[in-house]
Amino acid sequence: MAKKKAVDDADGAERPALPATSWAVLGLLSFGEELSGYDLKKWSDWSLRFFYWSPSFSQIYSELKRLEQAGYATSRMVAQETGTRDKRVYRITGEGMEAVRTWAREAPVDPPVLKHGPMLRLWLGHLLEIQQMREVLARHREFAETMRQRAEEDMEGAKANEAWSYPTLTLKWAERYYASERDLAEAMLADIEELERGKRP
Amino acid sequence: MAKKKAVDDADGAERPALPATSWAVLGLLSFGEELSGYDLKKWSDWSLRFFYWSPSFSQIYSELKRLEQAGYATSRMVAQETGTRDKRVYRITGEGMEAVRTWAREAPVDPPVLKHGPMLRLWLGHLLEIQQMREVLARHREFAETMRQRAEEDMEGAKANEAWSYPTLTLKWAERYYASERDLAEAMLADIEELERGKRP
DNA sequence: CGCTGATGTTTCTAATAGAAATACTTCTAG
DNA sequence: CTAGAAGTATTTCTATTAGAAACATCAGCG
Repeated sequence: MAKKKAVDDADGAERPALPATSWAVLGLLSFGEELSGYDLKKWSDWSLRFFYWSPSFSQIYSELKRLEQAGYATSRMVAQETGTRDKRVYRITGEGMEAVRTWAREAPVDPPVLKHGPMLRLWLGHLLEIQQMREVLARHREFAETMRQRAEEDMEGAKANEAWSYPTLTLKWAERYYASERDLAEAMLADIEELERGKRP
Repeated sequence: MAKKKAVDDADGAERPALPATSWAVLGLLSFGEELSGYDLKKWSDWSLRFFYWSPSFSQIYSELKRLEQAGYATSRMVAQETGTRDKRVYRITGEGMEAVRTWAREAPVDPPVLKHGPMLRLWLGHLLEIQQMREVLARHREFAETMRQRAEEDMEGAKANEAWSYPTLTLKWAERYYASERDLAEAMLADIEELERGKRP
């Protein structure tokens, strides 16, 4: 007998246990639109990118298949008007809606995952010249400011639509988050300069 | 003929291209101590955890093998005093030292990777009750404050040692980072309360 | 007419995460 | 005094995730 991992939710329904990425994809569908894998990639690059992953196509397409298998989404082929390639579009089902809702409400609050390459480099400061540390921090600062601006711009675009009020809030959060990243880089730069002054008085 | 991916560094030496995790492990060894896989796991949980990954044992052990293969580390078996199990300890080689140094100095500054589960949940606010949003944010706030405190404590411990001055700086950064995360959660909570007031005036 | 770029999907490989198995020892509470 | 929990130490297995590349079609542009 093939064992399928499953969890029993508070509402008693047994549902397959899915990884975070599946929920993210299903979450994108939960706004109600009928979307292709390609659309989903674009949407996630657009909004989720600021605080959650940039999924690869391969993952999106395989998640979609899994979601359809699980009965959380249905798909149909769409022949495009102007002769462009046919595509398969997905729509969330009632069951899928119920499943994401349950997940969003009841999943444990896991800590965010952070992999901060620039900090890893600076942590190895004993291998660097001060000039290289400045360089790493300057580039990171620049990156943070760029992301901050984009979050701000995207927020302006999202504000208009009533349905996007929560995404708008998270964009606001992102705008502040990247502002903070920028300032933290600045502060660390100052710390490094001070440390350096202390070494050669 | 087996093709091996390799990169030519600025100094002309051809070195195997390694993933970030390898560099992190080699970075841990670059402080000069002779360490076992188990030790490395503990050290990384201790210091790297605040801004970079918590590696799994399986990864650490396989990275160590790869590093030894590449000539960046050597190992020897150590019989333990009090009858506890023998262990294999690793030490960085001159070549390894040169390789991490080059990596730390010359690798491109990649953007940090963030997967913020709590934000993903709130982004799906249309599926939640306000009470559940408060809950998610409160837990996240708590997590951030705990991490902030730990970073602060660890920094106190690291400050004493001259060799740890750069790790100390990154712990200081981490302390500020988690303070900011905590405050950002607070701010978003306020935003949500305001949004809610606006919905039912 | 060939080039670039956008849409759209699939395939492959490598990297990463995480649990669990194995093995031995020391500490601790009943 | 002893069973069980917790610490040290490593390996194996599986699933998830990342990323490049291949494949395919068409629109617009010079």
